[in-house]
Amino acid sequence: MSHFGRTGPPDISDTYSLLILNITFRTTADDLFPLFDKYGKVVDIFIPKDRRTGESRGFAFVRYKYADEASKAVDRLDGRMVDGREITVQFAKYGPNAEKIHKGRIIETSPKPNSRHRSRSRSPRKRHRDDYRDRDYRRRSRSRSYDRSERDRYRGRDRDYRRRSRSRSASPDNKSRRRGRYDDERRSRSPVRSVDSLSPAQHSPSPRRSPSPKKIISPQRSASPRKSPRGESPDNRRHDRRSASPRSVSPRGHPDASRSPSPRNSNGDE
DNA sequence: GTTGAGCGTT
Repeated sequence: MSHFGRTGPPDISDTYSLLILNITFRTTADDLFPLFDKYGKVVDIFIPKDRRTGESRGFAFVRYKYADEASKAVDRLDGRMVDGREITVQFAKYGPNAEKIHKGRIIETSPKPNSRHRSRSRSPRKRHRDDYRDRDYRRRSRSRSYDRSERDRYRGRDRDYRRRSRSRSASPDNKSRRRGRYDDERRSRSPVRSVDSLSPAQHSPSPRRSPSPKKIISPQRSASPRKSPRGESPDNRRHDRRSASPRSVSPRGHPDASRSPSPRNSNGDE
C-alpha cells in the first residue's frame, strides 16, 4: 500500500503512466490505488512531494501495466470526485527523465546529452502559490547548508527550480504587492522581536513621554508613577513608539488634559 | 495550517 513511490521506480520499461491532476494535498497513493486498481493492473503510484515540506504537490502518477487498462482508467476516472476535488486523469506526456511519452508509454529514451536537455515546451505558468512557499522556506531555512546542498543535487531539473526562479528577481514593488495574508500575519508579530532587541533603557517603563527628552523627570510622575493605570504596559510602550505622539492623543479624547497637569512644569521644572 | 497550475521518486 504505502510502498508506492518509496522504493523508486520499480519498472518503467513496459508501463503506461497516467498523470493525475487536481488531487488534494492530502491525497496519498493509498487513496488512489483502490480507485485505479479497479480498472487494471497498477504497477506503481507516485505522488511527487515537496522536498522541503514533504507535502504533496497536488498531482500523482499512476502507472498501469497495460495501455488499454490505463486508457480505461482515464476514461472512467477523469473528472472523478476524489476527496472533495475533481481529479483530472490523463496520459503522461513526459517521463521521469524527460523522456517523451506517447499515451503514457515511453517511446523515446532520454534525449541526447548534447541536444536540448528538456524539450518540455510548456505554456507559461504563473505559480502564485510560490509566494507562500518561498517565505515558508526561508523561515525554516535555518540550516541553509542542507537546503543548499539539496538544491545542488537536483540542479538541472527545471521543475525544481521553476518555483524558485520566479521570485527574488522581481521588483520590490511586485514583491510587496504579491504578499498574501500569510505575510501579513508574519509581519504582525514581527514587532515582538523588535522589542526584544531594544536597548534596556527602552525596556524599563519609559516615564519620558514628553517631547523634551532632557526634562523627562517630572515631580508628579516621580511622586505618583502609578497614576496612569496603563501607562506602563509594554504594549502601550510599543504603541507609543509607533504613534510618536503619545501626549497628543488622550484616551479620553482631551488633548488638553495631557498637558494640563503641568504646563509650567514642562519648562519651569528641572 | 494554508494553497491549486501542472508532468515524476529511491
